[in-house]
Amino acid sequence: MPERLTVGVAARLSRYLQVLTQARKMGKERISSQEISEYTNINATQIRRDLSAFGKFGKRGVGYRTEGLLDEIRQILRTQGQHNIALVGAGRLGSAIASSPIFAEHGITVAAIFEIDPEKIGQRVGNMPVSSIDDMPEICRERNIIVGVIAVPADTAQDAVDALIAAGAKIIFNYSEALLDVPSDVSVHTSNPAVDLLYALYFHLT
Amino acid sequence: MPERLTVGVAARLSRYLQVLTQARKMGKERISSQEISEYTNINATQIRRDLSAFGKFGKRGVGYRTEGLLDEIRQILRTQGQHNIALVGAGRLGSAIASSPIFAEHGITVAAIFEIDPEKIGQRVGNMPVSSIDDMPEICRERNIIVGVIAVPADTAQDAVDALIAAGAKIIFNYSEALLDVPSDVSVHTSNPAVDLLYALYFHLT
DNA sequence: GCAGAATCGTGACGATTTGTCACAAACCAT
DNA sequence: ATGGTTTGTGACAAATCGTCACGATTCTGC
Repeated sequence: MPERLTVGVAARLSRYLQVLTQARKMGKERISSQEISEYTNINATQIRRDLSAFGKFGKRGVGYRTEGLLDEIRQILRTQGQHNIALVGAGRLGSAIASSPIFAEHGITVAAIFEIDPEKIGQRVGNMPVSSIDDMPEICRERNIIVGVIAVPADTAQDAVDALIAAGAKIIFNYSEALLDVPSDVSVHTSNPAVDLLYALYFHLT
Repeated sequence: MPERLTVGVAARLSRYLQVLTQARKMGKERISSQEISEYTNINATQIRRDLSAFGKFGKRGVGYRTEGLLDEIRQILRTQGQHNIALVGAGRLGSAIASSPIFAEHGITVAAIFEIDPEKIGQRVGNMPVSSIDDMPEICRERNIIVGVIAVPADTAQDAVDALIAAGAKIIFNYSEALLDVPSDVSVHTSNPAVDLLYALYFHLT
């Protein structure tokens, strides 16, 4: 059992987690390394090797119990607790994120929604009241938030990040098109569907 | 110059493309491998090596021209043309995607939006009329669409995928929580922000 | 014009990671 | 019991990546 996961292993375990979560929802009680391989395009032998490094989770001739394997991977990734995150931006994307059930099943709660636009402050988005950016430091500390999600246009993204960092955030998920400058102890994860698509297209074209 | 990019190289080139696009928008005319490294967490030497495998794009002592490098990478990834994609689902997430400017700057056009809900058919979302799923085969063939984006709830996702595939789609971007079954000549890219977040959290916790 | 700083391009090499084949052990269904 | 299935794991080759090093080139300041 490795002391600390390498980037590659952690990335693959996350993929397994994703597939297993979906599989459980579809009612699959058991799943084989071969099936996980088909959904993830990760070598089946590698999957078994990844998992067996932490214990013998499967049954020979049968496969893995979906539920059991989920718990094991959560334990390995140490993500069994509850995590509160803050969302900045109550527009279309922000609303979609706030009302998505996808976070809840992984123990993640959107615990605060912030906006700059005074018009939107006080409104409710997916059961959460929209707060002012000015209240961010207090709310984030109180709710123990270290993860911030940026769902604002590019021109206000840096302001949103600065506010989040001032309020104590250490992990930023950036759904804007802005390039964000942050201190070295803060990590930024930028998502760009268009680039992901170009990447996929490259491998499709023969 | 390699005949065909490996998965790793293509993935890194995509990251560079993403950062360069953002950098250009921020008005940066030049960028160094060191700067790209800071934004991507990819080794600066590796970045230079990746790029120099295709030509000498940089100027010693100066760095790379943002615009020029963008063009070169687009050429390497063969993504300079126009691509039409279809979107299924005109809910909050679908609307956010349809009206996002992020695709246009990479030559990607949301050329059709489909819905099952008859209420929404005929409405406009981000300048596009919402079409019925029944018209999918005709519209997709006519507009040469091979990429479909799923932005519907999990319970109708498989139906949406089946329709897209019947209409000729080969690449599916899945923003639902469903596990999708597709023929082997179709690739599925599932996005799960919650799992990405757990992955990021793992590396943050010491 | 020159010194110095910055940055690219590239060689070399070891460390790490991944892919692949193989096969025994365990499990299930009949 | 038998046969088919799937895990767990060893062994090893192949690919990838990180790192150090260093010359070549370009810009800046003086």
